[in-house]
Amino acid sequence: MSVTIKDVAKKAGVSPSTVSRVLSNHPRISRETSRKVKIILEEMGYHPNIMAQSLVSKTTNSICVILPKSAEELFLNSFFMELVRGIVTQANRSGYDVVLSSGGSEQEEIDVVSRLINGKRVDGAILLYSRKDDSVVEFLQSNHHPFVLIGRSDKYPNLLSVDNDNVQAAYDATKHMISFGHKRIGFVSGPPNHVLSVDRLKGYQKALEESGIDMRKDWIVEGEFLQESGYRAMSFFMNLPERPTALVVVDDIVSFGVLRGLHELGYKVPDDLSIVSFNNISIAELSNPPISSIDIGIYNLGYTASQALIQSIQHQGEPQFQKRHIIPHRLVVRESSMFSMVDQTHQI
Amino acid sequence: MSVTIKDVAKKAGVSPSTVSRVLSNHPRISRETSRKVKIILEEMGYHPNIMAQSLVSKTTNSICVILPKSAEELFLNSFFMELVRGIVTQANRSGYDVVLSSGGSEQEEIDVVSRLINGKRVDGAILLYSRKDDSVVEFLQSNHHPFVLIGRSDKYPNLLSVDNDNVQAAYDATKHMISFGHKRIGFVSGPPNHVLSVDRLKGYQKALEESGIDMRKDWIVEGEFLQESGYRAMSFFMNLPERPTALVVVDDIVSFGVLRGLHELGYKVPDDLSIVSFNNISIAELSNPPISSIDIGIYNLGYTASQALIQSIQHQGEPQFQKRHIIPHRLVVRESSMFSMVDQTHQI
DNA sequence: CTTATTTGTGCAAACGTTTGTACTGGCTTT
DNA sequence: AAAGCCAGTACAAACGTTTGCACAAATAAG
Repeated sequence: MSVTIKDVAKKAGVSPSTVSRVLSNHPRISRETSRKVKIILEEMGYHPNIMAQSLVSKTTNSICVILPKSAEELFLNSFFMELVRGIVTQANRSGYDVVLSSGGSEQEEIDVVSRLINGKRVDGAILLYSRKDDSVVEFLQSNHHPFVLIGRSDKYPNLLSVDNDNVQAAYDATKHMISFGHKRIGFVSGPPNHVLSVDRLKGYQKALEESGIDMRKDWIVEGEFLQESGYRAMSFFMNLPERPTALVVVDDIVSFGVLRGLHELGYKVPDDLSIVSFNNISIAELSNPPISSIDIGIYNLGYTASQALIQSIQHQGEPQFQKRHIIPHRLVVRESSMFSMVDQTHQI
Repeated sequence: MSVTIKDVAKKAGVSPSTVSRVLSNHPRISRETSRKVKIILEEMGYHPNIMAQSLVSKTTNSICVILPKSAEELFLNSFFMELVRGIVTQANRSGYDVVLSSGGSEQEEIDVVSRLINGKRVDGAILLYSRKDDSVVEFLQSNHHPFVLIGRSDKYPNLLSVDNDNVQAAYDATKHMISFGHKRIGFVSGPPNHVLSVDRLKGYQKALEESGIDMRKDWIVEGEFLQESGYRAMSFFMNLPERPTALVVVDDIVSFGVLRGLHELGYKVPDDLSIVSFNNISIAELSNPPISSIDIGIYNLGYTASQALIQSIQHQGEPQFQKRHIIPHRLVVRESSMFSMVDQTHQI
């Protein structure tokens, strides 16, 4: 069917090995032969059979990413896509392909990773680490397979991983509010079993302390990474006898819920309540008003994860370089936390 | 390093071929041998080397998807993710892996597809077809490689493809408006070189005609699939001496722009202007107010595309089954097109 | 002018499978 | 009891590469 190295060799009147060496620019091939073979290569439209190459080289030049399927993560759609874009771009740039797989149950995830890695279809894996416990991590680790975590794990602190400094990020977000004169600042958190929620809460607390504002436990509410959680948090806060003037919200989607609720009740943002949240996914900009958000560099997370993984694949056994990569974040200020002229007069 | 079929054979005291046949449940293997070998297989933790299998079977059990990178498509983030989810889920269900690649330029796209397909790393490809001309299609077609289009192409009408009935969808959306009593209905379109824009415009016209409303050319504006386009369209319409009371908008993102503009100018939706759009991506629900939208079954598009492609791979040469697959759509009515009680009184 | 070295190429094994063919022994059939 | 058959297994070739080694010719060194 398709043209092999042997076909080329025959037509060029050389041996297959010579053709192979021409392809890899082996130094011991004469200028003349190289030129001749290359012409025929082109002429016949030769393409190396990647499978055959992999078989002998014992390396596949590809990595896999597991799509989390659990409902919980689904909302992260645009988040995940951005991540994948970063991963794929960097991987391709390094000559790697990316295999995407969808795990269902955790066991299924192990099966699929095991099939891909043990079956030598991929050289390593990238894991979205949100759960606190993860048997997939357990599996990969105990079999010494190269992999990288996007996120952080308290349980396995020494894994190769890429993450943000979420404590600092929340600190910055909170400081931002304080710098605008807010003293009554609430916090809408995510599920308490996510390292992410915990870290961001810490940063919030730190900023308050540092500014001599004492934290009020009743101004911290927990929820899911869902719009409804935001909605509920909003009504909780707005029904308090004493309300905060600003909210630090753990995720853009949750902010959406807050915003929607405020709108329904006729409150104005940022006049009645200022808001800042995290992730800066595309809807943060699109919302009404646009949400101030900490951009955590999602694309960059993916890009760096891929880079770290591939590096670790290519230098297996060697003393590891950097284990933990921290992606910088930055606050993107939009209307939801800005006082306009009009608002200022209102305040007075 | 890892355990091969030969290792198992040796330990079991049989030949490699026997082990292979045990694995494939060959009928001529005795119950006894099968049992014995299977135990050793398990014991040694055998995993077939997928590359080696591919080499001999000349089939890879994987397909590829090309990530469009052009800025134009970027906004579709959550759209694309949903598609990919459908593709991956179905593919995995059929025992196929999905390789994701990112094209940059069109030429780069061809290079990457060529490397993957000619290099026998994948058996076929799924293409997001938005452009009117596409050299990637040209390439795949002339080399008789299996592939499927998500979208429609006038230029190549006989390709395997998965699409919506966009004319009907727009017809339904427009009829929806008409059924609410609207007679002055504008249309915000996308780029005119997208089949999608054209089709939806057609459906809009058809619905108007059928209801005896004559279409006003000046109530049709073209734009990009971007928020700004919506914003501009909105100011155009609101500055007209005679304004429409409803808008059919080609895409949810564009609707977002419209909504934002209306909000800024102090107009109310749906009171001052009713809105319905297309795709029903997650933000349609999250927006303020939530947008009525035609759900085009994005996940289903991906799922079906994968299914069609794999079927065509597995039955190459045979008379093709269905060439064109149409995914059903449905209107999801939300606030942006509903008159509330309050609004009704306002109208009077 | 030998001998050592370099340069260029081919041979064959190896990677881990699958599969067509051939062989063996036991069983049926007449 | 000889012939035929079938179940069960092994052998070896093949898939398309890469690569260590051997070898020949050309060149350099002594």
